[in-house]
Amino acid sequence: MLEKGFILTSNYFDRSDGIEIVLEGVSTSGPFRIVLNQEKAVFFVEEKSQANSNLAIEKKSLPLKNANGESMCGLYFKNFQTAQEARDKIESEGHRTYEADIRPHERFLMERFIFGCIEFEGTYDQNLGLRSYVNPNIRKSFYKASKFKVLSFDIETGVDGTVYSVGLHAYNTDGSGKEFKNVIMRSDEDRIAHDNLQYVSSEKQLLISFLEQFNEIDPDFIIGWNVVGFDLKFLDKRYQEFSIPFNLGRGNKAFQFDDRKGIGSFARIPGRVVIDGPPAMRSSFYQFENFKLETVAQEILGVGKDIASDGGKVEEIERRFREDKEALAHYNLLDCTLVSEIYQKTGLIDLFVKRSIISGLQIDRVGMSSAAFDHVYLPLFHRAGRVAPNTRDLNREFSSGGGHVVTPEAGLFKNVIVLDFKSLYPSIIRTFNIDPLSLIEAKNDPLSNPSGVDFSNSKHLLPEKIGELLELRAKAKEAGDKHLSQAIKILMNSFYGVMGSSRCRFYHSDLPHAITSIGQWVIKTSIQFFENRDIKVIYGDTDSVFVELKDTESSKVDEIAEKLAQEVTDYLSTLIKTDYSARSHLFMEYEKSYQKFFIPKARGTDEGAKKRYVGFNRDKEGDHLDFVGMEYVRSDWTKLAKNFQYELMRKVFTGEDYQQWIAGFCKEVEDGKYDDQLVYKKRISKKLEEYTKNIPPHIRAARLIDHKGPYRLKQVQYVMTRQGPIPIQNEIKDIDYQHYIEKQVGPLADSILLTFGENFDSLREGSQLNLFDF
DNA sequence: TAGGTACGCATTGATCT
DNA sequence: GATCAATGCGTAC
Repeated sequence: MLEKGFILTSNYFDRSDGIEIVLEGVSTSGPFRIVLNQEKAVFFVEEKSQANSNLAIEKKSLPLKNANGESMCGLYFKNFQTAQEARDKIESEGHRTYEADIRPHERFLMERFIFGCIEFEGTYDQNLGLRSYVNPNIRKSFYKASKFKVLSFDIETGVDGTVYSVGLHAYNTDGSGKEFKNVIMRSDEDRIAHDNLQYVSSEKQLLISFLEQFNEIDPDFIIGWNVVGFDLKFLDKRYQEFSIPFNLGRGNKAFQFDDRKGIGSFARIPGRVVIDGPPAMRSSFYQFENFKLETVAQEILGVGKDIASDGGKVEEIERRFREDKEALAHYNLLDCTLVSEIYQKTGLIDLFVKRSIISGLQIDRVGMSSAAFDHVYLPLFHRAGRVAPNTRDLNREFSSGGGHVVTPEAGLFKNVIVLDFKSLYPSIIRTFNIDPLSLIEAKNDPLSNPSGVDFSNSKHLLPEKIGELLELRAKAKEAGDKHLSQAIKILMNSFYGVMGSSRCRFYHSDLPHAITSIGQWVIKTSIQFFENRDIKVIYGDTDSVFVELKDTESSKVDEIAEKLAQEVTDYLSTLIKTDYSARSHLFMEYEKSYQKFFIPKARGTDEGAKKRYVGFNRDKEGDHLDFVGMEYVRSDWTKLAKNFQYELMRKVFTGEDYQQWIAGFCKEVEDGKYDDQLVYKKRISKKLEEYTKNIPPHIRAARLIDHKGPYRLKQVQYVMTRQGPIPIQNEIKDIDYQHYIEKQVGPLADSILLTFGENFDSLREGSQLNLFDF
């Protein structure tokens, strides 16, 4: 029977009789395991090199060439280890190898254009409850996987290093079936189970019960909050302590815990995928003040936990375990369901699945852009008759330029419209055929462009791929599949960065250079277009143009903006056609408009600051302020400063008096009215002892923290006192109010006031004189 | 468990005066 | 004390 399925995990193993590729996932008929043992390891060498092929089981001349046009042969090996040894030997003899760093299972999948989804047919054995196929017929497919079993779990532990309880919440992503909620709680006394709460007599019994229930649920996805670095790691130790095999993998396979110091921990569970909340949300571009469960739950769901994570959490858990086990169970289960609800509300799992289907990478690797580029591009490159180098053989000579940023004038503007190019870099790639193949094929039929580097007019792969992705994205949008649409956008936008990265086997400086310099040409040409028509461009950054309309045009802003965007699009299209004989895929769009718009001066200059502005609109719902690049959106400024900047800008836009207000605000700061808003927060990017060149305030504070634990401190929060920066973990006294006035409030006031010919100091002095009048 | 460059700003600490 | 380059962080795109 033909089955369609989605691959959750894949791997390869070197066995004595050859390579074994294992694919595990879920199909229309449930979980499956596929073993393929007919594959060989392969890499390529130049035919002329006469490279030593002793270790190979086969050497074959192939209709393939490297970038220089030299003919290649393939060397085939029984397993990957042997291939690696052969590669080292050949390279030590002074010959190059090609694509020797691609692992067998990845090559297997990419060469068959398999992107997460397969269809297969064959007979299976029930192997420890798992349907296992050996060498079935397998093909790519477009199976839309949407039903997965998810387990959210969380453990509560005691100060004695044992597990008190474990909570489980299981559900299906399509909402089908009944959800499962349970807490397994240790108790010395005889207690009667009820309502999602079950008692066991010992920690050992707890561990056994958890494993039983885990296998009963048989989840595809395991989710939780810091579930890898804490829960799984902790459990791994406890199972070892009791000599119970911690076999979380499908078909009773062992779970592997990979703890790399300074990088983090990773969990490999055959046939299942662990998606840990904080890193998963970060990689999906969510931003929060911090990634504590209660903070994220509050932001996403509007609800909190029942024990705050700061202040006495450990003691409260101890107390509940001693005195009120039901309350502890409630807390334990709430953590599980909160995590589930965050995943359900955000659709995080669906996004990861879609990213896997689009990039071809396994779910826990979807963030690896250079691997995604390989998966998408390499098979096409082969079919165009080329082989690619090993990643490590590349050296990056120099870095290329980036986007163009206009130096703006500082000040207040009215009726500002924002126009930007839709996916600028992908459109440039598509318009001028920029990709690795067309670079090496350029001399035969060159297509020129404003960058000065030519690309082939007829031989290229990425432009078509982008065309395909755009078409798919349009369909996804039409179908309301926003995760698929987002997944496509992420992949398309990664192409430029990857080609400019030394980690990419296709890197060549001409590629990023061509893309960014054409980008500069596009934006500068657009600005010129406006200026030639006496339309005032006040700012622009990489792919955007900010235009100030005349007062007389304020009633039909949208209409004018749409028209201008279309005019630029048409103008560029004609220009590209006449000057370069190419078809433009560049589209300028009307993004948004602001009734009022402010650009501050760059500190210590009279020029406007780049990458910093505030837009203002008033509608029937109220006033809206958009802060870009300003301290208001920076996580390393205090709440005090942010609130001050917001309120001052609001007053500037609405025409309210702010002079008296500023003086009053400073007085209130000194009076201690804002003592709860004085905390600085900054990341720590190195080990504390590695700060030697100079010691910034946040590091001074961090060094005062009594930090224990296996991981280094990643963030510090501190308050400035008269004794210097003090971490919030320590006692805060002697707050340095002068510091906050001079270093937080003052500079922000000035960055706005100086634009209007006023300044903070004289304003304060003036008001203080006024105070003496009373 | 490696996509890119451009930019602003606070602070430090060496150097000049 | 004033000046300035280097360092470090966070952000825009």
